[in-house]
Amino acid sequence: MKTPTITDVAQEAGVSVSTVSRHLRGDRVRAAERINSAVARLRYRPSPAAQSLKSGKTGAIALVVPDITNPFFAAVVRGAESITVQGGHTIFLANTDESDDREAEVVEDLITRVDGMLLAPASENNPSPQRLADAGVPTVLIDREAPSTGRFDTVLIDNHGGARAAVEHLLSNGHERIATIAGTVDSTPGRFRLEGYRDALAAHSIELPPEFVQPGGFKEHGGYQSMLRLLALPDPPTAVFVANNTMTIGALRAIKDIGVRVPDDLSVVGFDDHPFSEILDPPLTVIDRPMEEQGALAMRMLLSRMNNDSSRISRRVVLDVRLIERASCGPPRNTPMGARRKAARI
Amino acid sequence: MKTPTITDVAQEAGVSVSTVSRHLRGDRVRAAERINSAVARLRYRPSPAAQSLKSGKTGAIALVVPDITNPFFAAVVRGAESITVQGGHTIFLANTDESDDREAEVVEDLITRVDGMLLAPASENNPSPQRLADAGVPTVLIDREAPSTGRFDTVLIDNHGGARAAVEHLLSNGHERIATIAGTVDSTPGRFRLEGYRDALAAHSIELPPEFVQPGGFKEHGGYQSMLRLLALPDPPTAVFVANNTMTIGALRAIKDIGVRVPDDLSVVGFDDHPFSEILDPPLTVIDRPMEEQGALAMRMLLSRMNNDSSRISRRVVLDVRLIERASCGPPRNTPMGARRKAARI
DNA sequence: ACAATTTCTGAAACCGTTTTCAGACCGGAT
DNA sequence: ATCCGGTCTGAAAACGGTTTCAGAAATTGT
Repeated sequence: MKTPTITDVAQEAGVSVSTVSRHLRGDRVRAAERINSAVARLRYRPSPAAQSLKSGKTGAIALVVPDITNPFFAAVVRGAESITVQGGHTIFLANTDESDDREAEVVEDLITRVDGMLLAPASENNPSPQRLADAGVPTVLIDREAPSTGRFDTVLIDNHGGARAAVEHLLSNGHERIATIAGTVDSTPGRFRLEGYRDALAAHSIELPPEFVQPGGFKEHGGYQSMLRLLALPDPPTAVFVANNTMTIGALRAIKDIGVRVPDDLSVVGFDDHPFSEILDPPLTVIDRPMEEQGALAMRMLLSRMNNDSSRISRRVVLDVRLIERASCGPPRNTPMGARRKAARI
Repeated sequence: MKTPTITDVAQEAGVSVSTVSRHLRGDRVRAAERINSAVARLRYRPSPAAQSLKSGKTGAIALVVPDITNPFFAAVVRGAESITVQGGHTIFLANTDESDDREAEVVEDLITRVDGMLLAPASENNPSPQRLADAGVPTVLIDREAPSTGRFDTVLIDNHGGARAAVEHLLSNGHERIATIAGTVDSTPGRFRLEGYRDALAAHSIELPPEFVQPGGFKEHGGYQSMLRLLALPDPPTAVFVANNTMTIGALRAIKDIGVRVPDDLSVVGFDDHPFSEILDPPLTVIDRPMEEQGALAMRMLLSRMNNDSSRISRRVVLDVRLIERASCGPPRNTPMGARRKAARI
């Protein structure tokens, strides 16, 4: 019932605690056999509390994400966790609910309990990374940067390129009236995906009314409302690029409610793939990225940063994305501009 | 740079460490003001390691799930986490990949680091719960029982009733040739959902060939293969009950590949709702359950178990499920039995 | 102003490890 | 038999808090 301590083991094996400790750390020791059997008999496990008090290391790593319910972050957690298995670290997980305040609390609590942290900040002007740097906690940022507070190790994806590829794909299908449902602009993915969208259009000298950029806040409800507004426009778009997975669900729900047909009436490209994307009708064309790999890589970087003393210069790695072409995009139709283009082609 | 200790604070405030400690724990103390400002100036945070070494409490709770990537478990984590926020506990998260061996390792590691554990065991004949009981760690089981090892606090859902409701719904649509894609039978949900399916059919004196129960192992790939096999049967079912969310994705993919139409050629009911279910074509009829609530309730039970000394008798709570009727079910057609039933009705 | 209470305080012990240090033990060489 | 170098060992001192205990200071009553 009572947990055995190293003293119990020492007594049982007839040696001193120091000897037991040394044996457990790997030193050669005469009583090795007796100690082993004492450990087994008592089912002794060293107390992590005592160990970390002595060593200053906790053996734990924190993983702080905005929303574990988002499949992307779930995948990141999984990827990070798979790496940690070998390293002998355990993972603290915390949700911030996309709130800077909540994140500050959570980070403050975790800061004393871990040797390192993987953090996907709620927003870009967020004090947490700076706080971690001050406290000397090795940190790797995931998916979102902290430009306001110096440089950190960061694992990003090519948001700009992905958005651009999505829009190029729509352009190559003959669309010009391309709208976007954008995420929160004070987050890295939101900002760059919007820029990618704009740059792609600019490269083709296409100018569009400001209503063609709808704020969706990265939430399903925002995606729903935004799509409703787009479809209610007097001169609606023929194609939409939706900047993340949850907004896409909302957008598709709006499309279904209104009765618009995809891709006949409207072409759609989403960001982030999902097992469901393939079985939608029509299957959804998306920008895909290596999600688990993003988590795994971040964890590897953190581990190496925790070993090699932290003096190294910070690394910023950007993972490639790719377009998965399915059936949610086709040529424009039933709109003045689409018709005009079509006519021009004949 | 160096983390301040309570001694530093004492020095800074001109009192003894005991006084600082007492003040921090809430005692009335004369130097309260000076201590507060010293704490603020130094940004002092007590060391959790030292605290738990002294108190024997860790302030942490473990949450062990088979697959964080499954939306159900993600929701459970979120629900549990939301409760924990007030309680001042932090969460250790671990994935077992549905493996008993991995679970044993993980539990063994966590057992010394936490005050309590929320566990969704990989299988029913799994030694972990027993191990936790032996070690005196308060434990609440989620979604899966451990019948082999005495009784534990457990938060289940009405798997049997849910499966039965699904099948009854199909029966009431006129189906008789109802198949199921079942999960692993050595897990609680797998077992009870299969029983519910069987009991519903038995209640209507319907006997079906054994191939109508296909093992899908709770995995997407298993769902895909199972559906393929069902559709290849010489006399295929007119309706299928799929016993969990991931298998449903696989099953729908198979349906799409083959070109079968839902619900015209085949009716489908899934288990567990998902935002995507509503935007499928047709929208999917499912058995829904309160997922976050399941996690939150488990956490509440754990916390109360950790406070009230653990002598209380164990509780086993079963949450209700409900059928969400969408458009993936209709009357049978194009099959001998379906035709016969139809004829009989006229 | 003094004794009897009550409230606050600091020194010290303790939680379970790791690590330093001095000394015990071992085998081999003289 | 003695001495030497090298291994192995146990006692003790940390690590950073909390808690007990005895005594000092403050408060109260007369």
